[in-house]
Amino acid sequence: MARRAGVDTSTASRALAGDARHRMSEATRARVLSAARKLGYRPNLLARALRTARSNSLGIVVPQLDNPVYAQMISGAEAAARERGYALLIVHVGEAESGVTAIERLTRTNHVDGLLVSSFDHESVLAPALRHAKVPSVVLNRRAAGVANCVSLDTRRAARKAVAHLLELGHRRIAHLTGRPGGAGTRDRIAGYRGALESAGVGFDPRLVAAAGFSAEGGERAMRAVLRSARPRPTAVFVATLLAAAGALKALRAARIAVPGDISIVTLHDSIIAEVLDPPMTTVRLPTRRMGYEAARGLVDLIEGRARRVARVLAPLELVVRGSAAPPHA
Amino acid sequence: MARRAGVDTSTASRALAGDARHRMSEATRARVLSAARKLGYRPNLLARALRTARSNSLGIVVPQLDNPVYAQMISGAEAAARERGYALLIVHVGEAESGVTAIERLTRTNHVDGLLVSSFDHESVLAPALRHAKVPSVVLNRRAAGVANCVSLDTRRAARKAVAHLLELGHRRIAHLTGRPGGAGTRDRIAGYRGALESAGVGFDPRLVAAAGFSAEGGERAMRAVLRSARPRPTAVFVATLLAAAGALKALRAARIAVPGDISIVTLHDSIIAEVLDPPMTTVRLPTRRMGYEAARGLVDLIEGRARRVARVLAPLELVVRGSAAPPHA
DNA sequence: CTACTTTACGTTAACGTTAACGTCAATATG
DNA sequence: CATATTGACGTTAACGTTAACGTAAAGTAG
Repeated sequence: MARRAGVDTSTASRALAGDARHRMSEATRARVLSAARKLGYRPNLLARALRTARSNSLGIVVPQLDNPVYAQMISGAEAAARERGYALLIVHVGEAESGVTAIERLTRTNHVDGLLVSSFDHESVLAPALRHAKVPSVVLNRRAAGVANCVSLDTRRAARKAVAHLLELGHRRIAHLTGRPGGAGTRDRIAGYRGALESAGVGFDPRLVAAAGFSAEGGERAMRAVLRSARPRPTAVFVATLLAAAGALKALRAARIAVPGDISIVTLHDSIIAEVLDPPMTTVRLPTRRMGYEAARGLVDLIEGRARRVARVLAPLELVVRGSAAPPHA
Repeated sequence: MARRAGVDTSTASRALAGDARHRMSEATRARVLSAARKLGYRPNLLARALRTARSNSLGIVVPQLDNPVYAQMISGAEAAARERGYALLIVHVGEAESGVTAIERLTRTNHVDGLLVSSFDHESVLAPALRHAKVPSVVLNRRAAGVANCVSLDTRRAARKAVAHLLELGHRRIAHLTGRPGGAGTRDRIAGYRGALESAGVGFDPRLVAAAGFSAEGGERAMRAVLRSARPRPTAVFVATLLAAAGALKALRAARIAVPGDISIVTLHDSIIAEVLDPPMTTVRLPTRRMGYEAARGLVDLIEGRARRVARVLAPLELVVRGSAAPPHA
């Protein structure tokens, strides 16, 4: 016990707490602090956690690590957690583990003080698991029934912005390659797409919408399907994600359709990949990193009782104009 | 204390340890185990950690999260850690924090049992920090003086393989855009490049080598520099990383040089990005995820005394032939 | 059948921290 | 001046776990 060296016993705890609830003389406090500094004292977080039943750690559950979207989320969450003095335990649930067992493990065994969840598991199984955990949780970008706390991106407005850009360029026949059928994001994207079309007086044609998933292969397949079945051929496509857009690009190139000459593309979720594509991709940049940051910040607020609820939809969406969208042929 | 319900006191600890060093009757062991199962007993890792001075957690220090290389490494390390019953604490050191303070924090405050380190910090500062930490550590892909335990990729052989592919296609004048000048990876890449050239009887021309860093911009700049100064113009380029190769591609496109028609490109580090480029990039795939996996596994072996040293160079390098390299013009 | 060994498990203490309580002296109140 | 009040800090116990020690019962040897 490093403290004894300089001064007395566990009065040190009070001094180091710094809290105003403990009244004590400035003199002893100063003595303790200087001794602590001199001895290089570091509190043992394990012991503190055991005593206070608070581990000062957060758990984050993500379905993938090597997808830039999740990497950015984690990066933001890690920054916020560190700023507030929390460690971040990352669990990556793939085939090996379900989000539910990950939540169990984090709370029961690792004693995290709060959970950030962005698993693909279905809401109906996730929501009860989160309620059953006795720690607060914030869900990332999955607004859903039974989920109290959530930080999301305004996918609907992002979709609207992307499609509005195509409309402003003069496109009228705009296809949409969306994500997983039935997903919450898919609903939002379609709503934004449809809203933008309708407020420009363009009718909604369900044959121009295809599910692409989030992979390049999915985008390629969906693009081929649209080319095959949509008559007349669209002059522009709004694609759900960058990877899928890259796939769509491939399909168009294979069909000898020039981008943006014959068909324009706009997509969501900016990343370095957008810049290295040919042509560089016009995208709507979403504040993914900030979503992670705000979610972790909100979670800490919940844990420390500064907030009762976290429900934010992050707005600043920026259209990044590169080379994949241009006015349609005259 | 859940155990009392079914049986006696801390004999349970012995039963649950399962260790053969504790001799006890099968009957009581079975009774304890079944009671534990019935009550859903989960050991409190914090209390155990405090008592045993072992936290069953590893720390990993990485310079970036949104680079696919690090994401893959972390993904592998997480898998190995989980298999062995360890949690993984990820610290991402950017501008805000140096790797040294991260190491300090992980060991002194979070009491991790071992460290995985892949920071950009200079070896001369990192090695003493690791020695000073009293827990074992494994360095990822930074073989360096003073570093005892390391798992790396065989960058030299990978470079050799990439260049050999170009030589086999018939190229003789091959440029090399490498990483940070002075880096260990840079040395290995140049050695492999030079080795391949020399065993094909092609002379090494330092004017064909340029430092590109690891970014797309760096690759673009380096490619332009080579095009400007190398006479006669090379017919192929070997680039250190995928992002830099994408940049080089951009520079070539801007100069109206066809790939692979006029200049071929081969690079290292496969990822989804390679597939979505135009043309899709021929790369040498490195076992990055496995590097993370093996490093974490080796670290646990060090911690648990099953190994005294971890020093592996991972070999399985696979040439992934896509469309960016072809025979030179006749 | 006594004396020593082994087996099986209960008891105790400790890991480092902090909440709760206790004590003593200084100050305030009548 | 006696008593009540407060401020400052020491003492104690507890968080849940396990290593070390203790002890009773069963087994073994002479």
